[in-house]
Amino acid sequence: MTKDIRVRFAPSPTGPLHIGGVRTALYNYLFARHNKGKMILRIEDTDQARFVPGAEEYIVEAFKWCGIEFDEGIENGGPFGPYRQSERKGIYLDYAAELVRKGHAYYAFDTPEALEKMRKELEEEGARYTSYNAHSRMRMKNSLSMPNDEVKRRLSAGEPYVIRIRIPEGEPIRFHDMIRKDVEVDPATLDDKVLYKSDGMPTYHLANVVDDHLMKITHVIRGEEWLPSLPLHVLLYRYLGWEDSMPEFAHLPLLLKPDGKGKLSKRDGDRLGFPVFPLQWTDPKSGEVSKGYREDGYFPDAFVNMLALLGWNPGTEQEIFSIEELISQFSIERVNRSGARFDPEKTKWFNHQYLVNKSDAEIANEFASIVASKGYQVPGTGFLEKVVNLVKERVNFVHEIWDQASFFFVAPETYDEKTVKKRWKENTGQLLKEVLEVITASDPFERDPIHDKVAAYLEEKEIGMGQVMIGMRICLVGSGTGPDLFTIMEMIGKEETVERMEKGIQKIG
RNA sequence: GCCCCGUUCGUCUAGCCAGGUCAGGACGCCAGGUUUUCAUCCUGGUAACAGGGGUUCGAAUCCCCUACGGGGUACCA
Repeated sequence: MTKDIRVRFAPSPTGPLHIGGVRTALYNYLFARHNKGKMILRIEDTDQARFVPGAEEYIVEAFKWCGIEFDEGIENGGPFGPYRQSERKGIYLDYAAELVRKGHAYYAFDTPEALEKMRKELEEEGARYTSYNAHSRMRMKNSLSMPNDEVKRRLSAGEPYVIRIRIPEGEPIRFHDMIRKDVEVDPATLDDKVLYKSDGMPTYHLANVVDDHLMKITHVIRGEEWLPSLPLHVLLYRYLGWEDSMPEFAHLPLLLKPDGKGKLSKRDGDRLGFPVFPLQWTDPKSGEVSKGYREDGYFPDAFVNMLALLGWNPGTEQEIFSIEELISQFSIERVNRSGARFDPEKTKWFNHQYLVNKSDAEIANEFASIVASKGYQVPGTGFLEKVVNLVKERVNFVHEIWDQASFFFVAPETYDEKTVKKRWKENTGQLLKEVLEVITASDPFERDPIHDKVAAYLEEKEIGMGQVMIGMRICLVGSGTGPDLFTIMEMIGKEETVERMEKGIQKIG
């Protein structure tokens, strides 16, 4: 019997969650569900300066929209709470102190100015590494470089201090990543990172390791930006005596800009006109609004499907997956190693696929509120479903149905000039009058009989369908494009058909 | 600068670990067909193993170097 799988997503509430973060959470979720494990939501709010009001609520709401559910966390609690690091503040100092006692960490009293000065000096000396490390620590003010009683005096006087890890010299640190396989790092390239800050809060590194251990996390699935600090984390597990139960790690490739260089950022969305966030976000300070996938009309399942395929695939040619299929087919081993350039176009294609595959009833239900928002009376569901069925294959979003089908609700006020100019001939008006008579004579006033009558009439007069259809279309819908015209006639009814035709013939001439 | 990770069509990627297929699929784009129009749909096309060395009968696949890309290098996460 293997131990129960437990994974976590641990965002920092410093702003809205970007789609890269959503994907990381999604992979955690898929992995947890696939292995019948638990998924935990932990908030890493150890940096009070970067705290943004509303960010945590945003994160929770975003996951609700996506359908990513948590078994434990800030929302639903659990046996390993609290799940907000600021509320766990009291537990970290003991672990840092334990490391000091064991000789793996030390107190440091350096001011920011002193640190700056050290870096400058090291740079001028042409040192290979300019960080706080084995070569520079002895020239700084810390419990390694100062006499014991001096350290005690400063501590008892309440002087501000931090606790730094003491990076060892010697043997390479070896570790394994589920995606990147075996990695080896020379400790000389590491620095004595701060573990415990002078404000009484742990840094990410300490809090992360302590909480993952305490919460019995078995697999850490996170972004690639954390790979360089993994050796530090491995050291922490080792020094805290937890190496045997250390989680397995998987570092995910990053999402890259659709064009140019670098990782995907909020600016790219603004610049290229696509959302970078799941939900719309209003910055509480600047009031600046960023687009969201939800507000832009994406279906959550299409959005999740798209994200899942950005860096992972099951090795088959399947591209459309329900969440259940994703869960059953997902595996960390099939996650890519290289960064994925984000493609907003394919994202639209995914939405189109979902739109087409959803039932007319479901789409009609959503479309009803759009009709209402335009200020028109919402017709019966039967009519709405017919409308949806006629145009849904031509659009990517539900709101685009309006652009394709507004003529079902309101007669055209204007007629597309280009089409009129190109297709409305000298005799079109007269011809349409004749055809209209044929149309009105149709009983019942339904698609097939109307069509057959018109076809027969035109054949007799030896006139091509094309000559008449465009003119009628302009009168009925205002443009030269759209779904089957005879169906439109049946749907808007005889009276409306006649009215629009006569008005069009008169106005265009 | 230094450290770590990576590199297959324009983009997402399959193939790589266990060397031998015309390097496959999807998005986009282009062309043709269907259609009363447009879209859908169908058919076809476009286009890639970063470069150089090895190893081997044979390399996208294994090894090395270079180039390029990404990340990290905070009392941020």
